[in-house]
Amino acid sequence: MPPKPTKSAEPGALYFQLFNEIGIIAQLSANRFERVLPHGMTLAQFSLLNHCVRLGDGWTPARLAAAFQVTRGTMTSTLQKLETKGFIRVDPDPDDARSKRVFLTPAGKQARDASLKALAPELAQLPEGFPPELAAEILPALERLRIWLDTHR
Amino acid sequence: MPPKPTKSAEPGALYFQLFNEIGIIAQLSANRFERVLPHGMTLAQFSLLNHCVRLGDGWTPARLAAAFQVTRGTMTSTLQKLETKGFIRVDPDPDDARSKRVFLTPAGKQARDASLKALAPELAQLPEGFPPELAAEILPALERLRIWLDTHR
DNA sequence: TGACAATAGTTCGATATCAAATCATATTGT
DNA sequence: ACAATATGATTTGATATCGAACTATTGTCA
Repeated sequence: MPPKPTKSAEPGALYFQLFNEIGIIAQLSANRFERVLPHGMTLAQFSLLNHCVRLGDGWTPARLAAAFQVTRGTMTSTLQKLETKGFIRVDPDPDDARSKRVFLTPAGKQARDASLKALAPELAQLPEGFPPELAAEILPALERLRIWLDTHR
Repeated sequence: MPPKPTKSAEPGALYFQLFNEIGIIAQLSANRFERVLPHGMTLAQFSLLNHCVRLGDGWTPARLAAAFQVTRGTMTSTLQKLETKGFIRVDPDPDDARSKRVFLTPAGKQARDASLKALAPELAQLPEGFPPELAAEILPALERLRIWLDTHR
């Protein structure tokens, strides 16, 4: 008789479960963070400020959209919100008249620091339930999955 | 001199990275799936049908909202969409006049099966880039994180 | 060089989600 | 028994995101 196929009863059930957990965590965490972020910032807005502090600014909107995997339209909106709040400055790109460059303002740096302070209590109680070692352990796998989803679209 | 604290330079950077990856994966995967789902179903709608097939139906909206970690308002909306499409039936709860009970219709079961079929090609190419063993390996950690976030709100 | 394709950014309409308020029914405590 | 509180579902208003269409600029290649 043919060998019994392993777990073919529910094809993809494992992956469904994976994406389901990931989706729920994304929603819960975003919500949690946005409840305490100052200046009514969304997680996307803070993430952008944080990105510019950690990796330097001067990025184009298109690069930022790619980095965060959102549409360019969404990035336009996010940047406009941040510019209105005075946290970034958007200059024309000297080398490409189609493009722009995004720079942090001093107020933007301050807002990022204030966000970190506001998020600290949330993060502080996290290690009890979810130790950093565990986070570090699964992070490479998540990166791998993200990159694969990104490239194979 | 005091012992040098380990990696205190960027507090929470690890967790930020974790939630960032998770957020991006959630968005990419939801998008991907919704592009191929039949009947214009969202991932939330399919997930609900799938949940009822795998764990049985007769749940109350409140239980479903808790299971998927969305607000009851959101669940009301999702259920109305599915009911309009004829995929579920929502009956009054005989034991509690405030509550309701959600049941799959035959059309709902068919829609769920059709969804699985439509998603199969997507899932089929996934194991190349992200083997199921890896998914199984990180799933417990994700569950733990989700449960912690759920209980400590 | 000149047409065609690719890329950057924006705008528009649709929609899924959230928070908060509301109404109806259950449960609890005194 | 009844008032106070909790719970279930819905509605409303706000908003972040998506996809698609559009304009302007750059790149390509014949």
